[in-house]
Amino acid sequence: MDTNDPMAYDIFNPNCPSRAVFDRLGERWTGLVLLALKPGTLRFSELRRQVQGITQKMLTQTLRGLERDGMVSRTVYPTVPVTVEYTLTPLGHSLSAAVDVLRAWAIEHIDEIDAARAEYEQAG
Amino acid sequence: MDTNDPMAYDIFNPNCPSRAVFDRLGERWTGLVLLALKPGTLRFSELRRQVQGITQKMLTQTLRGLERDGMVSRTVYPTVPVTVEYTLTPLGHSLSAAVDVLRAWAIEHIDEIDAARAEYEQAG
DNA sequence: CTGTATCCAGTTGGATACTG
DNA sequence: CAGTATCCAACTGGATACAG
Repeated sequence: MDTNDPMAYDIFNPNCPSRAVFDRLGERWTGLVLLALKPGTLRFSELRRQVQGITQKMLTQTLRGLERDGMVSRTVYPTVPVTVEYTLTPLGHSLSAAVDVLRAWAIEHIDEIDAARAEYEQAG
Repeated sequence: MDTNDPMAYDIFNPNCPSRAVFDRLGERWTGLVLLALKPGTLRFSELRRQVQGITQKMLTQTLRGLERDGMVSRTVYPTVPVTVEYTLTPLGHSLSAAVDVLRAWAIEHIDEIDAARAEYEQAG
């Protein structure tokens, strides 16, 4: 692939780096954690309360992935007990804006989707 | 929830309908199939060739889900052997535009993510 | 060509217990 | 509080065989 040409990136190719990024977004909790951190810094327990339904294990795992990809920064304060804060990096903010487009879309089109499902059941 | 107020929709609530839409997008192949159909109608075998790495089973399953949600319409031509075409509905086109924002983001920020990963490994 | 059906390995993710 | 470690059930998804 000619990596000097942005158009050469092919999201449909499993070996293309852009596909890897796309796959990461497809992980179950990634989008929701990004949206939760969009308004500002949160502690681990606050995140867990915000993203309803996520388990401790999955929250930790998702945060590690986002940290690794440079989306989230993690700060530990040596209080007793320990305090840990998570914040979006500029890169993370940029991505969360794109994810927010999807959230807005979802909310705006709920009714149409519900109608389509009802009709599908009817016909099926 | 007050369904007359769009602001009442809470993507973080597992029982909110907007969350269901968001979850659907998180399924592995949904985004890629939407992007593949964005430029225009494709047959089953063409789709399969385009979305590299998808199996027949997963393509069928993903298309059924999109059809059920009113994103994709399916047309069967009684040729021998049979021909089946898939096209985005207006609703599907609208969603694929939002997904395309993510594709563009992914391609634009690959380098930054790679750099972050390298640094993370270094520190880790 | 466009599916459906079945089997099965691998992964995901929840529950629980424990630690600094 | 913020994790880590372990076990295990459930689901995902690939391979294969078969059908209209």
